[in-house]
Amino acid sequence: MSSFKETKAITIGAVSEITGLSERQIRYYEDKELISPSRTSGGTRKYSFNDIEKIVEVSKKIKKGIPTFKIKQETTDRITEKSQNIKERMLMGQINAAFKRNV
Amino acid sequence: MSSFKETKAITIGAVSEITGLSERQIRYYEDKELISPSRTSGGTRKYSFNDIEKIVEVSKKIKKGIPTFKIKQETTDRITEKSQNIKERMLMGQINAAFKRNV
DNA sequence: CGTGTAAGGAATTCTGACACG
DNA sequence: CGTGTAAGGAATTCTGACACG
Repeated sequence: MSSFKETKAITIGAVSEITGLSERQIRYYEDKELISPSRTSGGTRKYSFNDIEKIVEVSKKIKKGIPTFKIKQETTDRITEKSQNIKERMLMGQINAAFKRNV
Repeated sequence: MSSFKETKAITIGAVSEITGLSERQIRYYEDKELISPSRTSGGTRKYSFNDIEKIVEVSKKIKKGIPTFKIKQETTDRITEKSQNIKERMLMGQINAAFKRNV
């Protein structure tokens, strides 16, 4: 989970080189809240390899004509699904516990 | 082999933050040829996560009192061992091939 | 030998804005 | 809407050197 893939240490210049996207595009995605790099104390953006993967996916979707708010929505939906799963699992846990108590 | 771990994209500032070592130390290791980051066209050093791991190991050895030339030697030896293994494997391959031919 | 530091310069990044469509 | 660009400033990094031990 928290391996190097999640470590935010890459500057926008390197991300631009790796992805082939312009720095403008990468900053724009952040503006639209599709990615959230961390910052150094000086304000320089730092990205993780996970961020880079997200950026590539986002750019593909944009190329397909999907507007940024839709892309953001998809990500949010995905998170909501996860939360839902967690809720469900917690509920199941409670049910199981209650069941065992009554056996 | 060539995953993100090998991707040289991290600036010295981030490496310093991650490892807790000073930029001076990190540059010194390069001077002693213990690591070899790539460079941007402008000359800025770019490290990979593998480089970072190496840097940490190197600093530990230095802390133990091992001189840099010894550390470099160890790395070179390791590479030599690998080459040796490859040579051996190639030799075995030839032997096996020759054996099959004669069966 | 390994590392700190001040020095001056160059490369990198930042923001807000204007432009196009 | 998504992206290019020129603008001015600030943060980051670079090298070579002096210092200590």
